[in-house]
Amino acid sequence: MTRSDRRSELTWQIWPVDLGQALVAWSPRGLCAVFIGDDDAALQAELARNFPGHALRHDDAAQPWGHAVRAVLNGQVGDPAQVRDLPLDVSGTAFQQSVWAALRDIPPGQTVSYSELAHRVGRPQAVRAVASACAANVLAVLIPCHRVVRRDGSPSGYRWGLAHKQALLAREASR
DNA sequence: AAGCCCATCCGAA
DNA sequence: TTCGGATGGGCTT
Repeated sequence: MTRSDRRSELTWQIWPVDLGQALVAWSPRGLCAVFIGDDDAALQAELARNFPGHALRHDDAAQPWGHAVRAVLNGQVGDPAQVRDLPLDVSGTAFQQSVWAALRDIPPGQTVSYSELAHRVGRPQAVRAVASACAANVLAVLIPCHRVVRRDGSPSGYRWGLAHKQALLAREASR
């Protein structure tokens, strides 16, 4: 994992959400990770695996963005602009950042192919690289990589399980 | 510096 | 329907 890291301390909470359990982690600068799953211990392990060398602290205190993030995870936010106001702190290459930024412009209920996304980022040839960047996303739902599917419509893959991806798409399609 | 992996896509058979 | 080639970025060695 590439990092221009200052090994800052990360704080985390686990919430029950519609899809199961969500682990949310943040630094002083903003949200660093949103993982979804079923098993709390597994989520904690995933966090440790993704942020080696960081001190990790559990803290259940309410956060200023808590309500908004919960609403996004539960599919109650339809406007990408609202999600855009959340403080994020994700590290990645310039290419990854540009892909993630483009993802955040896709509204719920819409899907996009990997090649279309490549065009939007100005690298029409870099289709597979775009897929890699999607796969490297650590902010589930907040950065909506689940809205990217193959050109023929098949769902492709999802870091947190294809079932979750399809559940998210089904939820957003009906509105 | 080189090789390997990959959540792609398209055309040919 | 399967198959293989082109393809770019990221990670490991």
